[in-house]
Amino acid sequence: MLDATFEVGLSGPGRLHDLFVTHEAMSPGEWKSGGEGLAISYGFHPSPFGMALIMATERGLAGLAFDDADARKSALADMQSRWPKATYVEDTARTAPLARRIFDPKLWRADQPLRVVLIGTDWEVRVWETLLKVPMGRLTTYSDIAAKVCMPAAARAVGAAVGKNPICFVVPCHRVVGKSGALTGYHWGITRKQAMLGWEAGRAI
DNA sequence: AAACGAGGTTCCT
DNA sequence: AGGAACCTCGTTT
Repeated sequence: MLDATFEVGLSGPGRLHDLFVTHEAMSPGEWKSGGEGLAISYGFHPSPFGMALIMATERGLAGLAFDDADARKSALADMQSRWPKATYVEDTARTAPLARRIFDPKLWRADQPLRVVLIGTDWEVRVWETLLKVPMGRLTTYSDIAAKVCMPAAARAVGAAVGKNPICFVVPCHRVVGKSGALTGYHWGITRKQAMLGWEAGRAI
């Protein structure tokens, strides 16, 4: 166990409404190489940003990827390449409630946080944890995150780690931009990043 | 506006 | 070990 589970999310007067998450980390020591022994249920669900692929383990939400409605296999292939030895079972009944909660702000509740499990290297997990603290509707930069994890020169390494975030949207990698303010890159397409930021801006209190 | 090198980490060979 | 790739950055053409 890398660290204690703790609550992330902001609420109250003057703060933005946000998706509440409890997370735990699964570092490489805990899953055998390639994700062997990891049982993953998945399902495809419509979302405001296109068809979403949701992946869940016993310990919580482990992955969220996007795909265009007619090409489901690329998102699944992307996810399967991350943990090639895990077993994958389509179980839409199990992932549907997750999809509903994640994309409907009316269902975001501090007293019922979403369980999330971060599966990655220690460095990646550190970066993703920092990402979880970026509030809804706010932006940060790659170098900010580097500074927060005490490696001010590691902006590029942060970019690499952010890019490997398996749970996009829930771990808000779309809120990270270049220092100049440019929407640098996005694994699932800059257009989608822009759509997410616009969607959030429209929901800011 | 585009090209360049340094930068930290990971994943190949 | 060595090299390339990556959702970067600051400086230089």
